[in-house]
Amino acid sequence: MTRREREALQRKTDILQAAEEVFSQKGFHYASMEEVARQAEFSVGTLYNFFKNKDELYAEMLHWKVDLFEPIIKKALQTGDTPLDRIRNFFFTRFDVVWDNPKFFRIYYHESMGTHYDHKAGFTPEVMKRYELFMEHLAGEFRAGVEAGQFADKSVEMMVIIFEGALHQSVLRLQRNPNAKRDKQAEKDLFDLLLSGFAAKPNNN
Amino acid sequence: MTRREREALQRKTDILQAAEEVFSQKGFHYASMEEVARQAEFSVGTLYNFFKNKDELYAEMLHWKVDLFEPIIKKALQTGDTPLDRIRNFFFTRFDVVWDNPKFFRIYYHESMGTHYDHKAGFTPEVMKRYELFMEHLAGEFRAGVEAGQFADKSVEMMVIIFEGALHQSVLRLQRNPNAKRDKQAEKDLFDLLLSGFAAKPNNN
Amino acid sequence: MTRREREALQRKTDILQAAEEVFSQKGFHYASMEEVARQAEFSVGTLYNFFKNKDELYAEMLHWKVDLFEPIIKKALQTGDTPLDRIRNFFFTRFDVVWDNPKFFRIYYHESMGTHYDHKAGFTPEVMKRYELFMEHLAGEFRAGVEAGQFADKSVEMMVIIFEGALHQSVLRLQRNPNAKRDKQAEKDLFDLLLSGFAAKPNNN
Amino acid sequence: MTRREREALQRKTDILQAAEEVFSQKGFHYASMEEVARQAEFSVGTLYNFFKNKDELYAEMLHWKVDLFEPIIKKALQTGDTPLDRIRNFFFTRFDVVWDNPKFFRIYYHESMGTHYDHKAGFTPEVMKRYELFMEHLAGEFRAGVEAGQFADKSVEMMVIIFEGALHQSVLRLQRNPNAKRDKQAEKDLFDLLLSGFAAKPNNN
DNA sequence: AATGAATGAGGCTTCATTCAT
DNA sequence: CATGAATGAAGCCTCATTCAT
Repeated sequence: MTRREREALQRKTDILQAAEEVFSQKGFHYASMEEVARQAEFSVGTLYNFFKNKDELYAEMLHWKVDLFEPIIKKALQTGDTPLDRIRNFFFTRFDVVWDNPKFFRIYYHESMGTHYDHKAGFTPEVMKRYELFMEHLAGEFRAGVEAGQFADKSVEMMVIIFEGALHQSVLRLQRNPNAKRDKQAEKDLFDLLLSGFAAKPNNN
Repeated sequence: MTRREREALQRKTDILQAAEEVFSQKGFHYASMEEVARQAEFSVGTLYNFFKNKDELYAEMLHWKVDLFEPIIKKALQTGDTPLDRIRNFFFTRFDVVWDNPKFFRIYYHESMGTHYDHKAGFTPEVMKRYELFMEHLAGEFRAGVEAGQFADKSVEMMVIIFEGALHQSVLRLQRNPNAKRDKQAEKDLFDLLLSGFAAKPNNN
Repeated sequence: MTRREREALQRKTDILQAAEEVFSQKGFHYASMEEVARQAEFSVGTLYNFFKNKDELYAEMLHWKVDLFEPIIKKALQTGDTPLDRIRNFFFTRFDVVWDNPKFFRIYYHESMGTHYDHKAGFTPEVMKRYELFMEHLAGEFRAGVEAGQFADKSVEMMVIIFEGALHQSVLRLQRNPNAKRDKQAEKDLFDLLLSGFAAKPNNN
Repeated sequence: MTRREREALQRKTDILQAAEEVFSQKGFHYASMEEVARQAEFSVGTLYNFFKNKDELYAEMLHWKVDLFEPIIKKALQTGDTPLDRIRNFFFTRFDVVWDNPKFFRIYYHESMGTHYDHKAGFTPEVMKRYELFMEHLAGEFRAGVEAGQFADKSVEMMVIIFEGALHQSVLRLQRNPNAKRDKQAEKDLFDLLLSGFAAKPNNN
């Protein structure tokens, strides 16, 4: 990569960062290109040298971030000796990633959890597909865990739903409280509860 | 209530219904007042006789629907002999309500799950407060269940998170698939899995 | 037509008139919608209640004017006892129409004589087709004149070209001189010259 | 001229050629400097080293082409033994020039026939003056022809109008049909008809 | 109360032009 | 001279809101 190309990439990244900042604060519709430009310390026109329009800037910003996280959480799902270990790893790494990128995950949840009204901006089908694939990998681990006797012989799809739901729900909880501090013990408790279930254990005589 | 008042209320409800229809299809920002007016078979001006502005129309529509559901799910959480029964009731009733109002819940999840960018439209703090209260009631039932020996002696806050998360996540799954049909067995399996947990049961030989 | 419809039509016509004024002075590209709105004593938004966009406003304005002229010159081409009479009538009526609508014909010649770069604004193919049809009617009259022995037995297509060319050229000449006054004698001379040709008549001593 | 100067001139000519290409395809307003630069295989900045701005580039391109044609058609108007011969020569040479430069004449007619809305770009008054002068030369030839008994003793200004009008009109006709092929016989017929006029000749018994 | 035309602020986008390298 | 990224003024268009009827 030439120096010129490197610099251009740097500028593009600067704009993406500014976009993340502004979009995460105001949301897509209440953020203006002028605001993103100001945040990036560029003029509006410059944004259009890098991105075709607002929708595309938004979409590229989302992809850029997703691409940063994907390898991290992918690796986490592959690290550990047993399926349970890998899933545990994955679970806590998901929290790591969220806490490392609080701004982005304000947007992420708005986009991925809510239904998609807008077919121009927002996650592309391609990104959604990648998420689905991820969920299948996760399901695969659960399945392996079932076979290994670590997990109960129940629907792995349901496990994925509960697992993801619990994760998202707790992140949403934290996001609603701007003063929330990370509580790793709570994360562990959550994971344990997922494993053990709500029900009181039988005969603990 | 006079005839005049009754008619006015009817017209207002007609507009709210139209708003639900249009907002759920297009989302707040891509829906126009003109579109809502057309759907309601009124003119734009009339909308402004009933609602101060678009934000307020949106907010009132959300409240109107929430007010419809609240007694239903509130009652469900009070119906049953044991905490577990009441929670089970509550769980399935939540699904009932979602399946009875698919349009609204497209919006609901967009609003409640995503973070709130917009302080004008969307759920008001008051509605959020009511939701929180509800969760506390739910937590209360879990607590009662713990004391009654039905639930494990673990954090009831975590149980609420897992419970709500699983519910939301499964609804989101269904919403992403427009051809999805309701599967009550799956709902039951989900509930059972919440109770029993993912982990394989220790050798109960 | 209801009163409301009549008034709407009036307003639309007012806007078209303003558009004619502004476009004829500045040309399509140097005229702004804001300027047309000001001329029409409306706000910009109102223009868009009547016309989808700038291109369409321009096109509709052209059509509106063309539709006003067409019956006049069509009738002229049908008035007179012989083909020569009718063509003479047509010729002078064309001048009448131009002198009655100097503003519009600044645009008209820009659009119709120049080549069309812009496929959105400008004369639509439909209007061009109508012009072509008109030229065929004119050719028909020439043909009739040939058969009647009034015109030389030469290519009527060429006659049409010379006829139209002479007309356009003299109008352009006049348009270039903003102080030009109409000179009906010159128009007659021009017509006579078209009939008699440039060449000296053979010695009819 | 030094090598440096020669090279500079060459580059300037390259840009003018590119400008002709692009402007003739898209028209002044729909062509961008970036497009001209790409066509010229230079960067935009370089264009501004040679031309002050877009308007001037356009004007210089027009002048450059006009300067190329002028000597050719000037010479044609001076070649021939009689006024009629010279005018005939001129007439056909005008067609030669048009057929040799179809691209340019798309612009030429748009600029010269239409009225000038734009006082920055387009033909400068100076070029228009030169055109007028040319028409006066032509008129002079007609006058000489009248005196020589070759032309009828009628207004030479009218003859010029008809002559130029016929020429322009037939070129426009051809430009509207992109598949048109040159038809020299038609050109001759046109010229003959100009001379003889439309009217049937009186009894040549 | 209902209407719907008029309003105009606000946002997106383009592109001629500049200037540091 | 050549480059091409940066600039920002300018223009089109939308749509929530108002108000005279």
